[in-house]
Amino acid sequence: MRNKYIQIYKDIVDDITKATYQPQTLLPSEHELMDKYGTSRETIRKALTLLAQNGFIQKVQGKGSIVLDTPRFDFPISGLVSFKELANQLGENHKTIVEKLELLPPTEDMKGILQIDSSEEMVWEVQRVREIDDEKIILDKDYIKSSKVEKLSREVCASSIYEYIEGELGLTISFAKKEITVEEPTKEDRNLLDLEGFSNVVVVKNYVYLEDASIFQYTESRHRPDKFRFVDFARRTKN
Amino acid sequence: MRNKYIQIYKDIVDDITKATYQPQTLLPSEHELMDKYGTSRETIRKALTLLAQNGFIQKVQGKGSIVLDTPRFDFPISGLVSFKELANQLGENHKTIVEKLELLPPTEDMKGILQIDSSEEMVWEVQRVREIDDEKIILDKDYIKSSKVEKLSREVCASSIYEYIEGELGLTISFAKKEITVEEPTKEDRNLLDLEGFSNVVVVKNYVYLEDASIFQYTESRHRPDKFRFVDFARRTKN
DNA sequence: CAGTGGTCTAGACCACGAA
DNA sequence: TCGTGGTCTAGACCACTGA
Repeated sequence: MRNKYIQIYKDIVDDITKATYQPQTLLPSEHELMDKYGTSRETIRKALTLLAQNGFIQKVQGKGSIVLDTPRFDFPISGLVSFKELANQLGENHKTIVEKLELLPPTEDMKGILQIDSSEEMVWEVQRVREIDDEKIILDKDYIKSSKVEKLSREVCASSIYEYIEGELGLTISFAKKEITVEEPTKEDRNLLDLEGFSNVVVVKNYVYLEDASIFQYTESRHRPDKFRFVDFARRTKN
Repeated sequence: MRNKYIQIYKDIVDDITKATYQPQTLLPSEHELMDKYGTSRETIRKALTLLAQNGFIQKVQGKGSIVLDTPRFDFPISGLVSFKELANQLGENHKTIVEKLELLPPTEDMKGILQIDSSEEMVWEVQRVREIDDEKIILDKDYIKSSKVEKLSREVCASSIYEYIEGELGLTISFAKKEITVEEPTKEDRNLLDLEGFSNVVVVKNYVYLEDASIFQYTESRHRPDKFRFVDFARRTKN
């Protein structure tokens, strides 16, 4: 069986979420887990390291691994979560309106951001408004390199660009750099969103990279402030 | 030498920041690094895993480890960074004003947040205003369990509570859960901060845990929106 | 095909916590 | 002291990339 440590990881995640292993108690020791899963200690340790990274346990030397009760659900925008997942999690009535879908030559700014050298490369510009409970809450402005994604349709934009890219095109998104600031709404924001009296929008800038470390997309997500929420779990790393 | 893999990690970080290893090029292979550092492959791999987690490299199977140029500096509030580090990074003229320092019985809310059972446990309430370039920008409201920190002085609060706790008291902070939202300013915010015309504050709620997975502090950081910036680096994890 | 990284093993020794 | 997790090793086999 390949990826034994991931199987073990999932198995223990199950046991934690089903409360077979209770919060604030100790997991079985690594030696006991070796016996239980019939594997070597390093493999058990890989599974435990994954659990710790994802906030399920806390390892304490000389003592054991403590099961955490930090509620790990409700991660609306953390990591690489897309709007589709977000909306599903919220379980609310949601809709996506594609305001713009064009293949254009990049501005100088965008050439810098997307690391475009060639004078021929074009950029997909997509603008989508996210509506939740009949209120236009989020404006997503995407810029995608045409060399990575040749075709793009309104249908794909309305459901999920990520599913298309990872499913149909077989590309793998690997990491992202995110920057959150608060700005005054632009005229565009006011036109496209139900901003009512709000005098700020929360801007999430997202630089998205593929497996080979090449940038492939820049997204600017502009949120009405009252509906914005960002959750983060940070573990102190060694030195 | 203990912690060989951390030494190797730091050494390679140096080589990357000094551009000995150039962005977008490949690191030496794991086998070559084994020879260079005279160690086993798993140890090299631990160092490389750390580099990947911290955004310095991207590992690609069958190919090698790509050096990233994602500028990893400018992380104002990411992770567990304290105000002192933030201010130092900004290199600006800054000051901390201790508005409040009291040992009080906890409210019911705070009992829940800090997981207090005993009817005797008290809570330190600290309020500090952060001034940068003569503008009062941030209001930090800390709540600390008296069972973890018995004494606390205005001097400690004015410099760095974390340095006191980790240095003097020998406690180790291990992880934190952070939640970012945008709210309307309270009267308190208006009184203590230079909010001028701003109609929002950015609220960062921080739940801070020690090594043994016990919660020890809750902090609410209230920022003037124009000075707020949060940077995050997210790597997609396996399943 | 050769070279790369990914997984796994069996065993060793060390550092730390609790009794 | 004993049981825990932390580090390290030498070697094996597999999966992927690119020529």
